[in-house]
Amino acid sequence: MPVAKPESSDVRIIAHVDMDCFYVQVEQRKQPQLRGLPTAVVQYNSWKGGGLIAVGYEARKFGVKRSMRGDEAKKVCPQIQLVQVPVARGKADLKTYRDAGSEVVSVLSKKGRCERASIDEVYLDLTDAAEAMLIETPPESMEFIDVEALKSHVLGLDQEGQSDSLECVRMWLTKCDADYRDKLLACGTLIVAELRMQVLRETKFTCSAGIAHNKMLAKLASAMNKPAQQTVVPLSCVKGLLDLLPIKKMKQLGGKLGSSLESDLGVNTVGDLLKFSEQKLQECYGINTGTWLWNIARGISGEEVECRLLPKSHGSGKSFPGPQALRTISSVQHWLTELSEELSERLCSDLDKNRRMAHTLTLHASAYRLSDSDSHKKFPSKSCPLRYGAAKIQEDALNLFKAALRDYLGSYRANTQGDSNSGWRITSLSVSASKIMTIPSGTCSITKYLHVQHSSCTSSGQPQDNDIQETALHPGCTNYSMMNSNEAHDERTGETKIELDYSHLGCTNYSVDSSEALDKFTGEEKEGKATDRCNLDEEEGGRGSWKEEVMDTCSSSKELEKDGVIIETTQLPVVVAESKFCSGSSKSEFQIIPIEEQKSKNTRITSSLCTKRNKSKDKGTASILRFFKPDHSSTSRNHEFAESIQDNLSSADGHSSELRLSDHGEQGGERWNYKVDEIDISVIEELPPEMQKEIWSWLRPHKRSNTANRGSTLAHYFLPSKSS
DNA sequence: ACGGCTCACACT
DNA sequence: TAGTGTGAG
Repeated sequence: MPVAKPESSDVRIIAHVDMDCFYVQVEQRKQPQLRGLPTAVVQYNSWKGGGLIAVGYEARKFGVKRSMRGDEAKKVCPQIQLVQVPVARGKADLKTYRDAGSEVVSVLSKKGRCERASIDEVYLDLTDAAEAMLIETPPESMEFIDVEALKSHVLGLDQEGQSDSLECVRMWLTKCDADYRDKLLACGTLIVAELRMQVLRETKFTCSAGIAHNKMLAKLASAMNKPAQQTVVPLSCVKGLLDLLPIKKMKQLGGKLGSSLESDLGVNTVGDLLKFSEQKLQECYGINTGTWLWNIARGISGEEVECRLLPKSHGSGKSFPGPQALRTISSVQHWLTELSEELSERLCSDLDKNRRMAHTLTLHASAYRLSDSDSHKKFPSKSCPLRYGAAKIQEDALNLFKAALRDYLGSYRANTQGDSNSGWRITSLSVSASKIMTIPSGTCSITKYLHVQHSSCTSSGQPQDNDIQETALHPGCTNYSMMNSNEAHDERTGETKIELDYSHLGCTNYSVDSSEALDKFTGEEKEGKATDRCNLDEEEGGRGSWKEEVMDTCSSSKELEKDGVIIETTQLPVVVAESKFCSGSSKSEFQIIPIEEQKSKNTRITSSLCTKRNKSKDKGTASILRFFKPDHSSTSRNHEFAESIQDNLSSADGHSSELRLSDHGEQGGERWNYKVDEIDISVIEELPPEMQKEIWSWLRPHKRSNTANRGSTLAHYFLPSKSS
């Protein structure tokens, strides 16, 4: 008889799945003749045989280790098969491994919440699945249990070395009077065994897994029996496991913190930590870390398995050791071009496949100086808004580099010309893209309200106008047009497809189903893929912080709140574009013009806007205003809010003639609303950096809550605005 | 002349 | 915030 679920049970079933020597498996799948042979993956073969980054289990028997050079590996294992990491653009290219990792994730994410922890590891929260199994088909009632589950290692079970180990495990899995938590764990064990077999069937990769009640223990367990095995941690043996575990084996304690525990507190095992009070640990390592240490000593880890299948950032980097160190701007430029191209390719792929865009570009480098005075000075990293397109990324990255170099050299004269320099050397370069957000549903975005007319920079010289007429997808959105978009109505299905053309970014197109978008708009939730739900979840909760940011930005924030209600719509400054998204020579000329007639009172000028405005006049400057229609549903509160924003936008200078463009049509003082969380970022992305910055200052990327158990230092993001 | 190349996250 | 540092694999 099934045991009733205890009330308010907070038992979770967590699995950590770890691919076995993943890169090697990927290469062995590609070249099956390598299977069974001692194999390792190396990158950059030229110097000492290249560096090993993955070693197969057959090779490990010979003492081959990661971090060996290829030549060393050959010494201890002459028959070793060394496979080189693919090289693209002069650098190691990990794409094949990333893609293989995604294959695995797509299998594992079908059951329960899934967090991609690295290229070859995931966490799964199988609580729901385990509970369901316990109710519907409890293990104790099973007549057949797969051998893969029976091969599990159950800590605390005296099975190792036993001839009837499988029977021991069967007994444990099917025990009728077991603790409820052990029963759930048994279900998790069966589920994970099945998942691992599924991974093997569908990807040909083996993996190992740990099944426990939290992430920390699951992670520990997955490493205990490799390869291609799984380990279970019943609650009853947690103490025994941790007591003698070397402190540095714990995740997060493998570095300086672990060393400090050893040397400063004499802690050698996790069990040793039990001797210290929480207060003592906090005194030594801070509130958060102290509490965290106190908890992990007891096997407590509240970390949630996040629903995240995709990485939060992309980066492309390369090191230039020793004599390879870069010594000229032009060589730096060359490598930044290579790195930017790879990054751009990955960003476009992310956009195509996942409808996500990154918003921050960061440049990292390391350097040293020949004139050693303070050569240990760190080369600063720099970031800026990210513009899509390899050429733009490269250009921005180079500018970031130059700025960083100036900082780095300080008063030192920075000779940036030619092949000479002031004695600096660059030993590594990397560009990375972060703040990646899912694009809000394609049809409900700022682009509906904008029409960006762009003339082609191709030989034809003909202006391209992808204007789209009147689709009236939802009330309040009577005029629909989208930048570089095409819409096709399928007469047979009645569906309307919106094609987003990102070709000017070097990306392939993708389309969105407008009916889906409409459903989202009207609040009807459809069953979507797990990833979609995740992304939607991520959008949630951002609203509060957005408000906060706007309030910080607005000078007259008082107007934001009335009757205790925060207004959630605002008004968009009109973006006027002169000409094209041509990736080549000239830059797009954009300007922002307040929608409403300029107000001269209470103006806070944004300089970049004013100066920009002077440049683009005359022919070709197409106001998008004529494509706007007023939103008659706007409330007076919206107007007030809008005014508060307008005040920040409006300039006091006398360019009223341009501003009158906003009077195009007969709207007069009409205003337009849009929902902040429906803005299509891609429009903003195309603006010049300073303008993007301006806009982002109103439309902050959503900040997410961090549920990690170390204490919520991020909590302040969710507190009321400091100004209030 | 090195472990290279990625990632995530806490802290300030 | 942007930037630094740590830790992981």
